[in-house]
Amino acid sequence: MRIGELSERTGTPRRLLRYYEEQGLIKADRLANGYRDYDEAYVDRVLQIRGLLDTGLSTRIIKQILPCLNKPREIHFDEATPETLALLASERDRMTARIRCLTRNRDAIAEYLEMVSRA
Amino acid sequence: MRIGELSERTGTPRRLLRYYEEQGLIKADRLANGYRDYDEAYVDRVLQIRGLLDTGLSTRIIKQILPCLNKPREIHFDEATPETLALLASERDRMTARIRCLTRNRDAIAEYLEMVSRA
DNA sequence: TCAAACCTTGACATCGGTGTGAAGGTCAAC
DNA sequence: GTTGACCTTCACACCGATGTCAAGGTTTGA
Ligand SMILES: [Zn+2]
Ligand SMILES: [Zn+2]
Ligand SMILES: [Zn+2]
Ligand SMILES: [Zn+2]
Repeated sequence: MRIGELSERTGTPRRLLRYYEEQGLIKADRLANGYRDYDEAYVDRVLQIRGLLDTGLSTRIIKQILPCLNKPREIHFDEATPETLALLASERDRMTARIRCLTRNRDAIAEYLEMVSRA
Repeated sequence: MRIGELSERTGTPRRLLRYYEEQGLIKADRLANGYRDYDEAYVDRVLQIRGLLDTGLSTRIIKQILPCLNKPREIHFDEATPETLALLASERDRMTARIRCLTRNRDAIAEYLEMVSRA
């Protein structure tokens, strides 16, 4: 699929798809005429990237953790350096903190809304 | 407490404390000489703001939801307009989506790290 | 009295994610 | 052939969060 369809199916401006590629998050094949050519799997992948960006992760971090997210059941030895593993552990902990913060505050909002709806 | 102590106790640059005030997230009393004077409770409040910012919420949204987070057990009638309630519900749902995304991806990272540590 | 450590406001810069548009190539339909 | 819809790269702009610095006032202590 070309960039237009991927853009449409993910709700992502073409500009950003090119930006994510520039940042190394996605990689497109090229057709004979130079057009980008995306595999079907990129729909999910782009949505995943968008979701992670929305939760506060940077493209730099996403780039580092993405390979492990996609195929978590196999070790990527090229990335299994102590530094990368430390980064992954640190990111895992930061995400846990984010989840706690989000959950607590979302529950407070929900509680407030319920109270208002009862009044 | 003055801005320096609040900065130190929350790990937040003074610059940002003034910025949060400018955005209406916090409000400081003033001493006779013009210095900002913060109540003890601002330590938690600033940490809460920082946490929410880290999870991808903007200062504008945080400003809207903060009053309901702090005293969720009472209705703030001045803010209980249909628009504000709709925003709160929408934000609650977005936060739920963020939590799901973060949880799924964090679990994948954790799973990967466990596998590596076993190998 | 002077220095150091605070504080003030204001301006300007940086950085990442994003918007927008120019200038031009490709392709399908008419 | 021409038109319109797609694609390319490139550049410039914008916005929110943050860094940095200047110029100056206040307080505390040598
Ligand atoms: Zn990996
Ligand atoms: Zn929090
Ligand atoms: Zn409220
Ligand atoms: Zn996700």
